[in-house]
Amino acid sequence: MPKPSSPYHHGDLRGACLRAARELLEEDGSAGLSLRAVARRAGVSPTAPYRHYADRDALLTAVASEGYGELAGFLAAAHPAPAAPDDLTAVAVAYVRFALAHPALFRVMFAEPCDPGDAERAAATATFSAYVTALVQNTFPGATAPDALATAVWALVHGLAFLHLDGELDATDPAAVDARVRAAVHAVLTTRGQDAR
Amino acid sequence: MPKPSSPYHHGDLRGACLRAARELLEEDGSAGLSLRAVARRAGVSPTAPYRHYADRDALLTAVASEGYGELAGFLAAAHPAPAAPDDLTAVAVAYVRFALAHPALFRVMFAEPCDPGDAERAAATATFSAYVTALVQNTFPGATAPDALATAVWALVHGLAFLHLDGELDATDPAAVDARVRAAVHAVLTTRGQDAR
DNA sequence: TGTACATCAGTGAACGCGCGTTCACTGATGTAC
DNA sequence: TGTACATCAGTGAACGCGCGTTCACTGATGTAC
Repeated sequence: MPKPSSPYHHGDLRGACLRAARELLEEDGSAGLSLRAVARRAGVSPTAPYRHYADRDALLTAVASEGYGELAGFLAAAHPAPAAPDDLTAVAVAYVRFALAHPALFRVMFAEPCDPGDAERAAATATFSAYVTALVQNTFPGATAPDALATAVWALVHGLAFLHLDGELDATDPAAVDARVRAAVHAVLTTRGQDAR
Repeated sequence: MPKPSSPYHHGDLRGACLRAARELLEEDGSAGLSLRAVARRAGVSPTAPYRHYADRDALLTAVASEGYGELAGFLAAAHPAPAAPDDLTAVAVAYVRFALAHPALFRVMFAEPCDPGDAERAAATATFSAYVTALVQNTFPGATAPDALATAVWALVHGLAFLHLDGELDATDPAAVDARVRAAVHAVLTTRGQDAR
């Protein structure tokens, strides 16, 4: 049990920076997320974070990775073992809810700035992508093109999330958002285009 | 015919700012888009743009509105009178191509910063939204829930655009991107969920 | 148990930067008579 | 056609800001003997 307000040697500055970053994100959006602000919030000198993060991008990447984990957990909680199209709808609703509950985090997770080559981020997105593919395979075992369908499902919910986040679709009423997501997923799965061809 | 390098009284500084902003966007991404940079590029003092734009946000909004118009034109050019599911696929491909051709513009168009209440932007997005709805109604005249389907289609292509833009889907090969978009749209329109219920 | 020392985490002053915006101004334009 | 004047577009100096990052440093910790 460390003293609550010990000076010097913070104890877990790495974690504290992460937490501070998350708080700033919730309060000020991604714009307010500077290394200096994080240090300030963690009660530490502006340069202390450099002991734990190479630079600003490194912090952002860590935040994004954490976000991926949380999103995966949140979706899993929405339906532990999705096996039917309706289960998939529940997961879709959860995806959009997560985005609207943590808008700035979501932007950090899916925004260009973090360099695409980063290993940590690449691993996190790969895991996530695999989750979506498995999800679609379980809910549509007989699909002709499972990979394409997985991509489409991800894109669909991702698009719904961002259209709400960016104000193209009205996000003021959470219940209405849920309904819209359900309706969109349902519409897409029951509309038949011309076959084969 | 105005002199090419007339000093003072630019002639069309408003338009020049817009053009400069677009160039900066293509070159440096949205990060490089400052009022000062725009003024610099337009060959004018840092404060001259204030004659034509109330502030930075006003410029951004103008750029975004222009973008909406161009996107609409680009989609219309992809298929002037879409009337079948396959035509819709062509438009979907065009949407993603536009995003990848003008990544920073696309982000400005669909990013939070511009205040959601702005009339010009609201009008532009409403027009666009109506276009998508009409598009879906023409390609799926018998759809049960045309509005929901329109939302879903927009979300699908929007999601595909951003997943490519943000590196979640590999965008290095344009032909592969086109194919992926086509496959995703096709997969979604030929997969049947459980009906009614 | 006690001391010497290497290691490590955090400090604080300083750098140079570009930004948005304000202000009082001045040069060019066009209109009224 | 010529002059007086109002209007407008652009200037340039200045403000205060917060940022990322560097550097040489110092205080705390833990290990070896």
